[in-house]
Amino acid sequence: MARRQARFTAQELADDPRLRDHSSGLWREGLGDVQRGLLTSAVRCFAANGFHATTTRDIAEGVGLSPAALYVHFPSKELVLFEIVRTGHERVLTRVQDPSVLSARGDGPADRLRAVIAEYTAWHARHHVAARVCQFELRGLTAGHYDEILELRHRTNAFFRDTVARGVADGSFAQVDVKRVTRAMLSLSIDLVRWYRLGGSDSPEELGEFYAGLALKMVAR
Amino acid sequence: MARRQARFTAQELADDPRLRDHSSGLWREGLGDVQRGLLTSAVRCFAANGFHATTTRDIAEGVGLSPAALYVHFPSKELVLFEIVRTGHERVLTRVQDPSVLSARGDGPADRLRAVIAEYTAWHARHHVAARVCQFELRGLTAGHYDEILELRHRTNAFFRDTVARGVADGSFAQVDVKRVTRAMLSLSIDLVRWYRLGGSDSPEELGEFYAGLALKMVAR
DNA sequence: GTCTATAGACCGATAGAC
DNA sequence: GTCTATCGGTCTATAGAC
Repeated sequence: MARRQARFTAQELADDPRLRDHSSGLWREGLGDVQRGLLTSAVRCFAANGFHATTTRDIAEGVGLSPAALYVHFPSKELVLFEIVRTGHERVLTRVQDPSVLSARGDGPADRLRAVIAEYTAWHARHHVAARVCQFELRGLTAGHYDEILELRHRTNAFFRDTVARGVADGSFAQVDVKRVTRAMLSLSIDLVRWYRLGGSDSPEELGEFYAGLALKMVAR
Repeated sequence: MARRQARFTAQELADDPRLRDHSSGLWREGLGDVQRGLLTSAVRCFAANGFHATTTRDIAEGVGLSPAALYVHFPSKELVLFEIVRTGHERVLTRVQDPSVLSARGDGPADRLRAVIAEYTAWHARHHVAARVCQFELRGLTAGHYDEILELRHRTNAFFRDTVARGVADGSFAQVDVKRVTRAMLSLSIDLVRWYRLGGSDSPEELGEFYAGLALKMVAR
């Protein structure tokens, strides 16, 4: 008995309502249909079973191909993971920095904080399966790819810290510990990928509003 | 090239300050010294590389034994993981339900909420390496063992929900959504195992107090 | 209780036909 | 671009000596 026990086949994963999210529309421009299909299949497999417990056969079966076909579209299993993780990190960072998101509710620090936390939270909920891979499968990356992702994460964290710091500086917020409070806000949005399911009592947007409200309570004067 | 790239040897892991925590004193009574040593080594390996990327050789090397020696002390690699995860879940649940913890600051709902959140948070910080395994390696368990752990988690969640609900019922807290708010509080304590390190700017107790304060802000009238 | 050696099974990636 | 077949390597777990 030399291997894994609690695995799920690609077919089971495709039918599992707990693995339903909006990630199939996430991938970069310029990728072919087969590549996108493989990424979507890989996301489900990695999220359900983990990177190391997922085989190239599992991923390929999810789109009805043989294991060898994967290597026509991606040079390695690790690069499938990297493509998923990089795309996810880039997409969410672009989204929260989008001017239309940033200023949707006004230009005061509280408006901005509310907007970016609601957006960041809703994004993780909408894409909770892909986001789970982005948050919890980074150990499958090579050292070089891991460093690239870390850079994106640092930029994201700095953006949120700055948003909090501005409200503290101009007196809109209380004199909180910016680093600690920002980390707590991001923890809420990140941890939801562990338990969130689409089709439950909270829509991504409702949860975003709720967590934005909690974030404002954390900095209330 | 049929295997992993970014792994760390047991010796590297033993010297890594990011993997220093208080888990070596965590194990059940009745276990021998070698068993405890193997569990401590396994915790470091699982936390750093993940369950599936960790080999029985890695675990055994951490205590200077050959790979075969592990099977004298544990019947399988999965049961090493189960012992770690079950012990962690039992220990933290026992701790937050301890009467001396519960009533340390008084018997009002706010006192109790502050006490249990501070304790739950500090426990996860003190044992952040083992806690990472408890939170993020559940997929390595067999279906039966996974269900046992889920039962412990449900009891823990119910305990915290009840603590919040009492304060809402007697008017100590605002009329919040108990389920959502409780989940947010636990998310803070759980997500810290992703980034927390001992020896940094926050001690486990300081972080516990800080998160207890945030929890009270979430339910403030 | 520890070791060396290895059985038995599986996986990532490649070769080569079509 | 997809397939079948398979290589080379690695893993969990066991056998058997000490």
